[in-house]
Amino acid sequence: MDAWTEVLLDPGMDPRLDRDTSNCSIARTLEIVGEKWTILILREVWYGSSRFSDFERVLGCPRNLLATRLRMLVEEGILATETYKEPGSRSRPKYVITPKGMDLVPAVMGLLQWGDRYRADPEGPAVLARHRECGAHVDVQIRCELGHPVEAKDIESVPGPAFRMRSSEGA
Amino acid sequence: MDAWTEVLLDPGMDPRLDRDTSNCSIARTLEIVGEKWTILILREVWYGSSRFSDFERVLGCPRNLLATRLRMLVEEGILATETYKEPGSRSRPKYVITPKGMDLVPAVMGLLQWGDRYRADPEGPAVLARHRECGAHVDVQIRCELGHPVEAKDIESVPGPAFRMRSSEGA
DNA sequence: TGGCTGAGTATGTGAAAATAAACTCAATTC
DNA sequence: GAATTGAGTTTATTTTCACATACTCAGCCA
Repeated sequence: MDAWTEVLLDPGMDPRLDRDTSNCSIARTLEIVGEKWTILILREVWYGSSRFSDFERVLGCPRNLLATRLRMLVEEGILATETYKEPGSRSRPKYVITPKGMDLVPAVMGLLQWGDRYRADPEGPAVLARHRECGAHVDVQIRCELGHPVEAKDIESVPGPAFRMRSSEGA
Repeated sequence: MDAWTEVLLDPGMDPRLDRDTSNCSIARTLEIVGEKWTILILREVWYGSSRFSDFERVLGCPRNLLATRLRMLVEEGILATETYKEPGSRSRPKYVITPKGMDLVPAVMGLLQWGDRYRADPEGPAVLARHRECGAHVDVQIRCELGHPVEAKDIESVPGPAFRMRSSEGA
């Protein structure tokens, strides 16, 4: 039986289409990182940049947007501010990634990997990711709890504890 | 030695900041899937929807935007059109995911997983992903070629074959 | 022949986001 | 005390987005 069918209370209604999508985790993540520049800022943090002027220079993004995005990422706990002091200058803020920000790496690596496969220059990718310890190439994979590789087509999406139907009496 | 330093030809220049980011695979992927609604449409395809009216109903997205996004996804080879025929009605188009579209699943699951961890309702996620064969929960992981799990902090990003500096004579 | 349905297209308007460029501000050096 | 620098803020313009509604179009059915 199709997994969605398990929650089908009204036989005339398709639970896929009448479910409440307001608590979708994908949509909620996109609310935070789905705006223009946000993921590219994280890319640069991930590659080692931390200063306002660094982001501006490498991204070529408008200053006010950059300021807005950085403030939001700090508010969300994805980045944190610290200070740095260049000799002969006053202390200034810099941005570092938090563990919560690090947890976005699989999603960003997924985008990177797809782009490497389908949109790279003929000579290959601009940047390679490798394991710091052994130097081997790293990629993102889908696995089940038992550790076995899972192909995308073998994933089954089933209603979770917060599954709700839309505007009906629900579960 | 820091990997970026390996390509540092001009000692006064930081290769991270003066590199050409126009061939970044992350940015190129976002050019395609970074617009509003696009990833949510893919989510619905992934969950089993295929018809124009299904997307419209469950997403609540304006028809003209939906039509534009679907056309673009088909042009990019992420979706393909087929036809279906309801008894007593004429043939109509439907949208199915291609292998190229399936390869976006790791990226989307990365977003899902982050949202499940940091933005879920108190009772948990709305949707769970499990391995069709064994029923075990699936998630995305970063691994090196040797199959070992890799933590985000242990990933090193190094210049790849298409690495270029910006407006300088480059490698 | 006329109505119904699903899948769009066309149009117009208001809101939001992106961009560009000028301006501020505080410490630090000259 | 004037100039400099990094890190922003402010303001104005342009572009895109969102939303609602109306319209089209092709076949099926009565």
